[in-house]
Parts: sequence; C-alpha cells; structure tokens
Amino acid sequence: MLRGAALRVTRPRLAVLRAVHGHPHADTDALIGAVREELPKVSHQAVYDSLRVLTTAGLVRRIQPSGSVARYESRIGDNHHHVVCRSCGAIADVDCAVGEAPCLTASDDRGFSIDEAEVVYWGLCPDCPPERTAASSWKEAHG
Amino acid sequence: MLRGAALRVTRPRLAVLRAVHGHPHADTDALIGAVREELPKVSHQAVYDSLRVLTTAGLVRRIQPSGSVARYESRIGDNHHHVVCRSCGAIADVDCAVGEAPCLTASDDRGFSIDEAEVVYWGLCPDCPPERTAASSWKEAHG
DNA sequence: TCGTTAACTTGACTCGTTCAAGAAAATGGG
DNA sequence: CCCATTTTCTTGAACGAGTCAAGTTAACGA
Repeated sequence: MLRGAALRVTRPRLAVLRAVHGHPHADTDALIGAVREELPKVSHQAVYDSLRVLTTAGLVRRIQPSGSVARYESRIGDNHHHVVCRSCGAIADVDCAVGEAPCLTASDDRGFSIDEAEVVYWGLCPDCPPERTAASSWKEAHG
Repeated sequence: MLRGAALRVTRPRLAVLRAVHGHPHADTDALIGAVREELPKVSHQAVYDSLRVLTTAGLVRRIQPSGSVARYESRIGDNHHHVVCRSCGAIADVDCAVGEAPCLTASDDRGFSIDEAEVVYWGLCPDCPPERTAASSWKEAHG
C-alpha cells in the first residue's frame, strides 16, 4: 500500500496502518497506544506525521465530529457516513444514503464547486439511556 | 429571547446575541471582537460562557467543520446545512436537501436512535481558484 | 556500500478552550 | 425601593490536542 502511494516504507508507518485497520474510529492517543504495542519506542510525533501522510495519500480517512478529537479509519473510497452517539461518543459506519460519492447534491450550491458531501447522524447508541436536557426536550417538542 | 429561555438578561449576553446575528458563521475570536465594539471591557470568558448557554438554550447554533474552530450562527430551527470552502474556509448556508429536520434517514441506523442529520458540503468557493494539490491546504493550515 | 533525502526523536511551544476563586450584578421578596 | 440570594462576570492560570524546530537516524537509489 505504501509503495503504491510512493511513500517510504518505515516501521512506524506500517504499525500505524495496522493500528488504524485494527481500531476503526480510534483517536490519535489510542492509536499511539496500539502502535506502541508493536513498537514501544515510537514518538507521538511519528504517529502524528504518519497519520498526516497516510491521510494525504488517501490510505486512511480522518474524521472529526464536532466536539471530538481527530479519529481515523481505514474504510476509504466509498464516502460512507457515520452515526455518532451524543452521550458516549461511539461511532458506527453507515452506508451512503443515496449512491456513489458524492452522494448528495446541494439544493443550491451557492456558487461553490462541491466535491464531497459529508453526513453525520447524531443520536444515542443502543448502550446509552435517553437523556433529559433542555436542548433535547426542545428538539423533541419542536424539531 | 433570553427571558423566553428563562435566562438572565445581561449586557454580555445581549451583545453576544447581537454579534452572532450580525456575523453569521463567525468564530469565537471574531465574536469577542464584535462584542467589544459594544462592550469594550467584556472578558473572553464571558463570551465563551454566553455562547455556551445560548447554544444550550437553542438560541444560537454551534457549528464546527473538521479542522476549524467553533463557529456560531443565529439561523436555528430549520436544520439547514453548510458548504465549506476547502481553500479559504468560507461557509455558506444551504437549505435542507430533502425536507423537514431531520431531513435524512440513515440506510441502517445501527441501533442508534437518530435525532439529527448534519450535512457538510466540501468544495471551493467562487473566490478561490482551483488548487494545485488534491490535499486541502486550508485543512493543513487550520487543522 | 555510500550519499542523499526523507523520516524519526526530543522537547518546547501554540492556541482554542476550560477551570477556579472571588467580585459584580440581575432577579424576587419584603 | 432595597436587600438577600443566586447567577454571572472578571481575572488569571491551566489544560490538551496538535504543531514547530533542530538534530539524528534510517530508507532507498546509484
């Protein structure tokens, strides 16, 4: 994979790739931990650098729901979407609602040339009990 | 508006509300600047606090595209979406693609109870020329 | 094998945001 | 209208994800 992207093959990069494949939607900190099970001495910087080049090369995808730190996944190329739990932050994959990427067309593109439509579904995961907040009850009543 | 949400009416909050109305999609720093034109002595903390309570009360909406700092807008209740320029970060409103909020239904909700579908369209705004690299320079610069 | 160049290590640093303690001011009862 | 209560604001420090910079190491091509 790395050679195919014209990237040097280094042990930190291999370990990061493996970590992302083995821990979908993990954040950088978790990935550093996973990488260090294989290479105990890697620096956090090496992981940050590797994630940046892998993301730029398109070998991993970076996602960052509002209020979350950056997370990474290896499922790429299909522009699938995500459902995020408001309570515990859990993330699950959701197939594209309509079809090929970009799967949606804006009703009015405002003059922008759009190349991607990113969808995030917000809700509660099966393991989190319903919450009672001012915002959520307002949404239940009006939204 | 504030009384309707059972919030105390304070000058910082009024100024923050006005600033958000007058500067849609502005980030916190810009809003602090706008608020200080009216109240030169407000602390940044008062603005952060006001934005949090106004957001919680549903009087303003917080948006945060990947790689951006938090931004705020006063158009609420219609779950409209946004198109973001990869180059300069400009944001424009886009009406909901299908209908009422939530305007989209996940193909498979993975057991989550979904209450909102958030859509972000990525592309280039009319003022930004096509870029030399596929990678997003704005994301690199700001994210 | 060697030299060049990219990648990694180390450690300091930035910046948006939050925390904490005390001062100020907004509402409600007298 | 004024005071008491409670929230909100000020001040200043702290936090944490992520970045920068200088020097060392290691991948790859000749």
